[in-house]
Amino acid sequence: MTKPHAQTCPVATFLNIFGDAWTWLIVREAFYGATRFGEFQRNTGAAKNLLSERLNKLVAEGFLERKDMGTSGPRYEYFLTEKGKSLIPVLATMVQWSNEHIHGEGGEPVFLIDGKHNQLLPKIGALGTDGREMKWGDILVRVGPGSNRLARERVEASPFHEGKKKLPKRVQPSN
Amino acid sequence: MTKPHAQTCPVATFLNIFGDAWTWLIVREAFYGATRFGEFQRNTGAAKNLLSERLNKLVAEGFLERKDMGTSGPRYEYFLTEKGKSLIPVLATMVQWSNEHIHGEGGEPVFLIDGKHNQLLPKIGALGTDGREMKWGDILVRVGPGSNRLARERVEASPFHEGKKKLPKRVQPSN
DNA sequence: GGTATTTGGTTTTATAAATAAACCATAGGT
DNA sequence: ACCTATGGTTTATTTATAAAACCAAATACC
Repeated sequence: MTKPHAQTCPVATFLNIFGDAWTWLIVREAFYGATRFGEFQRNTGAAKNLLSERLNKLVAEGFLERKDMGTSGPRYEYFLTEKGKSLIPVLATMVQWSNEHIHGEGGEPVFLIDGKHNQLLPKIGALGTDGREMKWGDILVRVGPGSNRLARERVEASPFHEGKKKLPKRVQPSN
Repeated sequence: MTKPHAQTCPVATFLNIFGDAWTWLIVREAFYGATRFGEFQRNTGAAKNLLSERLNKLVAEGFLERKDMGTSGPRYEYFLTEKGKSLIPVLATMVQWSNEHIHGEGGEPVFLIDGKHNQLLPKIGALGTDGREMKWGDILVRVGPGSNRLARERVEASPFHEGKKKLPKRVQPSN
């Protein structure tokens, strides 16, 4: 993707920052505790120029903070900011999805753990206002205040717009 | 990223499929109810060859199903499979994160709605076994059965490995 | 005190991917 | 019979990515 998407959709704006695999590997490393250039490089396998550029981008956007550690030892270290830490739910959901749907039970490379209770982290999911898990079709979309005309039309045309009570025939799921 | 990551980490394997912005825009469209080639093209803005390739990939990997709709009207339609629908938590988490951290309150382009109760979908988050929200530092990692030697060493070296009770000085968060 | 090594990059070059445009085949309409 | 819409594929051009070489500062080694 050459230039960022001009769409106002939250998915598109998200992808303008995080629609890139290297960026996520760097974020993963930061969550694993990496702070130094060399650590990121070894553990992600990214080329140095690419890593340099991505780190700078993450710093510029406020996800990482670069600290000069002075004259002795390593010169710079990169730390997650609060904004960076806010990515935890996204990253954790990815990991759980991957464990379940790519690796499968018994093949998980790594588990996420509730550190306080030393147990597997419960599955992250979309819960309704009644606390029950939402399935496909239960989640609808509503136009928000940041929408422009084009986006509003698109959302309103969706069979999952909250105005629509049931799906039109043509997009009825097949199974 | 030229070739897929050989790493066994669930983040890396996830990114081998979904570390690409176009793929997500297509998935978004599928969730919005798009089924036809032209719809995907108009709504994502992707070039036709790129769209064709990505759709084929999503079909090949079992996220979409391509149906021949017969001789009259549109010839093919693409539907989400169960595996495709399983992406809902990942996509929904992205949308909520984007709304909160990119667009901000009052700037949300679109909201996700609990359709049964016609209310905003509660925030998706990592809850501990006690039902309380996990923060950064509460979530640890444990080596799983699908790990190889390299991956195990990496995970065990992490300050967030469950064996470590507290973080070493050097990676102590700065604030 | 000179040489090598580590860290953290930047620059250059080669390769891969994305975009745009042209082309094509089928079906349906006029 | 011709025109249009759909759903693509192929080709050429532009752009981004990746690998490798290079560079500079600070230690560390001898």
